[in-house]
Amino acid sequence: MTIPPQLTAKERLQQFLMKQIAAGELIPGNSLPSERKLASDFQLSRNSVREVMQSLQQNNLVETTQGGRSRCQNLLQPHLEMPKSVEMSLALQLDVMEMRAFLEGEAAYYCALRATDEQLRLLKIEYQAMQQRRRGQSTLHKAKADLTFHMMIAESSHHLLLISFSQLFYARYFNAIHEVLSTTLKRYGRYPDGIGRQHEKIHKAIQARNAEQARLEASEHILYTRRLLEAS
Amino acid sequence: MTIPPQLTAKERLQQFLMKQIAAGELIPGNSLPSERKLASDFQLSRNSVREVMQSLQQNNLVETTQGGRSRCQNLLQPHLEMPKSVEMSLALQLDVMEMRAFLEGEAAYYCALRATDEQLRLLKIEYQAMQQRRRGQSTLHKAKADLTFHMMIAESSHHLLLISFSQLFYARYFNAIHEVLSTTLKRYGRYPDGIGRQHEKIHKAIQARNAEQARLEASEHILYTRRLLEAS
DNA sequence: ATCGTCATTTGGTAAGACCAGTTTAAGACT
DNA sequence: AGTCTTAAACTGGTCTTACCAAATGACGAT
Repeated sequence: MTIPPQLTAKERLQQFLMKQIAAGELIPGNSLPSERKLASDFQLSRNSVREVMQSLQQNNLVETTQGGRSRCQNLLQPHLEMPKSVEMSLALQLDVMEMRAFLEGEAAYYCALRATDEQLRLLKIEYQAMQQRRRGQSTLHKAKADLTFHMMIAESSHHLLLISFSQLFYARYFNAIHEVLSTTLKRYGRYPDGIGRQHEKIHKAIQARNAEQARLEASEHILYTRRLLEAS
Repeated sequence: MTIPPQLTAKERLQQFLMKQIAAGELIPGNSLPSERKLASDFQLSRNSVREVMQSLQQNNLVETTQGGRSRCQNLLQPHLEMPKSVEMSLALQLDVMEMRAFLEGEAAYYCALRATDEQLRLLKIEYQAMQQRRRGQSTLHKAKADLTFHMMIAESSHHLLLISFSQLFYARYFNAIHEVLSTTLKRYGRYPDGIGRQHEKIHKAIQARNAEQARLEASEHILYTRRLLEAS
């Protein structure tokens, strides 16, 4: 029986960081621990840590700038370009919402399944703050807060591809989502009551770690908004 | 008119090494200047040099081992696998020789065109030493000396792909070449006179920097040997 | 020509220092 | 409460010196 050779500290650091990335623990756009901290944690010199970081950079996993913090890259970014020139027809807006139903359903499912206790705690705080802030906010602010909440769920899902795709998807279609909200507000004169309650249901299912329920509520939430839009 | 930004010393080192490789100045298998020497030459710290070297390693241009010297890699090595299992028939041996005629013709051409004075000087020394050594040598030694001479020509051609391909080609087909020589010696009882003179003609054309003539002589040399083999 | 030994050279890593760029915290102001 | 300015702190980039482990080369003996 062959015994795998002992890894050097550099190899262990490389493996650790790559595993963190693969496990969705390091969110694209977020910073990594500093070189000095990793050096201390792994009993390495900063130069050795830098060599590992450079390797990750060259594999497009990480980007660094002098003085700024090293950041995790979105792995899909170089390979997936959302279509730009297509006009935002109603049909396309409905398509976007169907995609959201899928994305946010899955995000809620995995968030309920995998989020750490700390992540759930932060999610609760964000949800409560969002409730407080809802009064008196513009449409744009409401759309942004909504998106922040859903991105936070995605980022707590520990699902690398889900997180990566969601980031690109929302970066591209945020305007479409904002338009949908504006259209809905214009038609009903106010935020439809159902939506507030739906957010609450999603949040409750996640906090209760009920994965199937969270998926259902999140998906239903978007599909409900889709029906409102279709009826316009 | 846009002025290209000033390169950092690290970028200059990287560019310098990559240009050396591309220009066939760094022969696959040969060592690179040491880290300490490059650091001194480019006014960089060894750590900065190491970062550049690591980048080249990761791009499969260079390989290093502790204590050993950094070496240039054969760029074709990972992409080109000579067929292994095919039996060395006479037909294949003739094919190998036709390939040699092309390779060594081109190598002689570019060597005559591009070899530095120093390279020509070393080539003359090797040729003269080869003449001296020819007496009393075994077939294997003669085949090796012949190969060394032709590889030296290739390595002085400053043609990266020619050098790379020649290395892989000869590593693979050395036995076939050796067999050809054995067969020829067996048939004629001795090295055919023409071959010695042909080497001389090749060498003279190269030293005279007559590229077209060098190509002709080198190609003819192999085709002549091919005819001898075919007549077996 | 080959082998063993030893000195030298080489790559690998560590520790500390300094520089340049970015980020954050604190205080003032509105 | 929000914004702006400034200074401190933190970060990445590079350097210097030192030491360790592995490979290479020179030299002498056989």
